[in-house]
Order: sequence, then structure tokens, then C-alpha cells
Amino acid sequence: MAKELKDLTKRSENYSQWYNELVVKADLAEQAPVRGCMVIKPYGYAIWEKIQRTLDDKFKETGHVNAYFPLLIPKSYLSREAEHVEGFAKECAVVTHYRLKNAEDGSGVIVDPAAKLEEELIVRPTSETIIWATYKNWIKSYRDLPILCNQWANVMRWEMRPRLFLRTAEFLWQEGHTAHATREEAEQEARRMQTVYRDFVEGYMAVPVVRGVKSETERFAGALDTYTIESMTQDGKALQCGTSHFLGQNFAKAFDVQFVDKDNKLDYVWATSWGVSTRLMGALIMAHSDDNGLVLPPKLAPIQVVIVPIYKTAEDLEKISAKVNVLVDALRAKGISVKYDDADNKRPGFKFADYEVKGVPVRLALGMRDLEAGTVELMRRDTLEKETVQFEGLENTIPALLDDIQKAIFEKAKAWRDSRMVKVDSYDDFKAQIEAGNFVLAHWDGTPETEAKIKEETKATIRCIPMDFDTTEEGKCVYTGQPSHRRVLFARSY
RNA sequence: CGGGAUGUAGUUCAGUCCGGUUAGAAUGCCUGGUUUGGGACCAGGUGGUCGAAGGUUCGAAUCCUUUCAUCCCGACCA
Repeated sequence: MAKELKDLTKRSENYSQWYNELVVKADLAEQAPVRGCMVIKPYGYAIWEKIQRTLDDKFKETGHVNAYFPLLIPKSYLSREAEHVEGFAKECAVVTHYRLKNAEDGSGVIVDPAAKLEEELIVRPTSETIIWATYKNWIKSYRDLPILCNQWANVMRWEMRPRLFLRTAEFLWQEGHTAHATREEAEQEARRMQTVYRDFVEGYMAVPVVRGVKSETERFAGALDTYTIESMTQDGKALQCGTSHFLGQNFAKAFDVQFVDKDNKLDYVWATSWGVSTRLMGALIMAHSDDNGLVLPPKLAPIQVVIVPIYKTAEDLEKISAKVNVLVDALRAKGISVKYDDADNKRPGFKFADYEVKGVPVRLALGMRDLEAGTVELMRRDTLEKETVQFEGLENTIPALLDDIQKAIFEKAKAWRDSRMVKVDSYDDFKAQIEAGNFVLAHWDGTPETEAKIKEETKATIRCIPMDFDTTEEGKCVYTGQPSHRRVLFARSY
């Protein structure tokens, strides 16, 4: 580990390459020796764990419980809901056999043809089908409702073009699946989880998002409504960070899940499903990082403060350590994650660069000069500003500094995103603004045909109909000139 | 699955057009020493069945055929 770590491609030169290099050099993940799959390395996983833990708490607060359903789904389940199959069939991995054997010519193991499965099994691309086949047995009466389950799991979608964190054949996620007695309650649940996601992504990841509802074509396969939160990457594309679906009674009907209501009438259950994945890591990286590497919001940084000693002799190091250890204990007592890197086999300059690539929010450097003057050099990763401050009292100022960095990162990302969200009223302007990498608010006649034409001609899709700000306004479709009652958000996307 | 490119050391690549000593560089890694306030330096060392299979040839990283894999641009997608 050394020079190879840094020397990132500049973001402006080749965004994809910069992103890939950053993921690898920041030690977050790497390509697995399996097609389209990813190894999440300990440092990357530490961030994911923080995301997991925080979200899981939010789910519990909103009354949800965790459960686990099988990885393998009988093929026939998938075909129960017509739209659902159509959406996922093309990207499913299929298990056809259950045994290997040694090849007779000694060339290794082969699939045993005698062990062919009667019915093939699908590696879950999502769990609606297996879960609804299970819920059928759990639900008889309105007294069994609502069911508010979540599962943390891996899923597999045989994607054509994998990209670390953003799109891999296998990914980790969380999928909530709820069952309700009434339509209103289910719709409310779907919207509630969308706001849970928004609050998390903005509050913890410091990534600003546009909350909205998907157009018919962009909807989840089998949903009546898909609610989304969309973030912006630094190359001006939209990234779907989380989705929450109102599934209506589609799955209940497909899996025959009926319950007896208070009036002793039989009805189908109302459903939602919602999820976020390790793609959030991609959103995080693409929202904040700079040419020096990752920039992590303090709330998710595995290491919030790193301390680097600068010394010549073992005695010097001892003196520095004695002083630093007191601070380390004081900070840890306040719940701050601190690393004192006194490793003797790397030089300070190397450590500086290394922790910069890894996005550690605050760095303290302490040498003999500081020891005599009672000072310390403090650098914040988001601005890269260095200043020499008094050592005494640091344990009191650092928590506030971390809060400050958290806010600053969000504000910076938001200001930048806002500056790239433009209203557009002509198709020429529309094309120019999309080409420039902006989010475009434009009138649309509401038809899938127009949506498809625009996508074909500009590669821009409707990301959502925004919900957090009012876009209601009379106007004319930017493409057809037909009347429109509100603007919708267009962008190119990942 | 269409269009383009590339497979040579852990990594990034040179060498391939025009076949010919023992296949190179940088970087990493290991050892020793000097260093240490922004990615150290010197010396020595380790490391490659040239993606795989077949063919042409006295001789193949280099030419031919087949195949596999990866990357980029599309289509698909959290």
C-alpha cells in the first residue's frame, strides 16, 4: 500500500474512471473474481453497517420487525404476477441442478445430469413472490393485520453492465414488505417509508434528494405507485436512492391472500414494499468526493477523527502518545470514533494522503513543536483547511466541529444540486440543459409515448413528479405542446 | 445481445505492425541502512507457463484459426 493508493483520475476528465478508482483506492470495494460481483472490503462494509444500523433503528421506531425469507424461489412463483415476471424474467439466475460429480475423464467436477431439479429455482431478484406465498398462511383475519416486516438480504439480478455499488449482479439491501387491511393505510405506509428514506439520506448521508412519485413507465413491476428519492451525482446524473411501492392488491390477488374484515366480508390484502441497497454507497461517494478522494459525512464515517504523531525518536513519540492518549479517551467517552495512528512503518505524509483518500472528516497532527506550544494542527476533510489550534479543550470543540462538517457537506451538495435544477419551456432548451448535466423541470403531456420519444432523443427520463415542492402550474408540454398542469423532473440517470 | 477495444510481474504498461540472445520499465512487495511537519532516499533482492487451446515455422509474446475473459459505447436496471 503506497503510492498506488492515490493519483486519482480527475473527476472532470473521466468521471467513470475516477469513480472506479476511488472505490478501489479508498479501500471500499473491489471487483470479485466472479462476473459482475463485488467484494465489499472491511472499510466499505463499516460504512454500510452504519447505514444498516441507523436505518434499522428507524424501521423499529416506525413499528417494523425483521424476518428472513429464502434465497431460492420456485420458478412458478415468479409467473403469478404478470407485470412482475415481465420486469424481472430477463435478469434472473436459475438453479437447475443440486449435485456435482467427478468427471469420468478426470478433468474435474461436472454437473450431475441425474440431479436435475423437477422445478427450477430462481435466485431472488426481489422477494415479493416468496413473501406473499408465505403471508397467505399468516393472514386470515383483520386481526392479523397489519404485517410490517423487513428483511436484510442479498438479491441477484443478472445485469448487463455491472458498476461497483451502483449496479452489481449481487447486492445487499433491505426490503420491507407490509400487508394492510385498507388501501389508505397501505398508501400511507408507502409514503411514510419514503420520508424515512429521505430523512436518512439527507440527515445522515448528507445527500440532498428530490422526493417524488414515478411515472407509469418508470414504476416498479407490479406496483400501482412507486415513490422515489433521487439524488444527483457530480456528473449531473440522477441516481435513484430508494423506492417505496404501493402494490395495491396485485400480489394479494396473485397469491390469493384474503382476510375477513370487521364486517365479516372477505377482501384482498393491500400491500407495500420498499427498499434501499448498497447503491446508497454509490450515492454517497458520488455526491461528496473530490479529486483527493472520499469525503465522508461524520455521522457515517467509520473513523471520525484520526490523529497522526510526528516525531524523530522513540522518546518523542512517547511524550506525544502520553498527551494524545488522554484526548483519545476523552473523545471516545463522548462516542466519537478516533484512530491514533502511531504506526512506525509509514511516514506522516503517507498517512495524511491515505486518510484523505478514505475521507476521514477530521485529522489532527501533533509534533514536538506543538508539544512545546500546546497546540495541534487540525485539518477538516471537506474544505481541506488546516489551522493550528490549542490542544486544551479539543474534546469539547470536536463534537461541534463534526456537526459543523456534517451540515457543511450537506449544504454544499444541496447548493450545487439546486444550482443545477432548472426550469425549461422549450424543447431546444430542454436538450441543451440535459446535455449540460442538469435536472430539468419541464411540462409534460402525461403520455408514455411522449416520455418514450424524449428518452429516445435525449436519453433523459422522468425521474419523478416532485412532492416536496409545488410544481403545479399551467403550461404546455415541452415536446408536444399539449396542455400540462404541472412540471415534472427530467434527467439522465444511472 | 449489437458496435468498438484490450488481455504480458501484485498494479499500470512497453515490446506485437516487420518472428530471432536469457521478455523489459515504473511502481508494489522483501532485506539492510539513512530518514520522518504532505505520498522518502540509497543499495540489494523477490516476482511472468506473455489469457487458453490448436496450427504455421529451424525458431512464436509477435503470424493464422478457434475459444475464454475483461473494459468502453448502446439496450436493461436498485
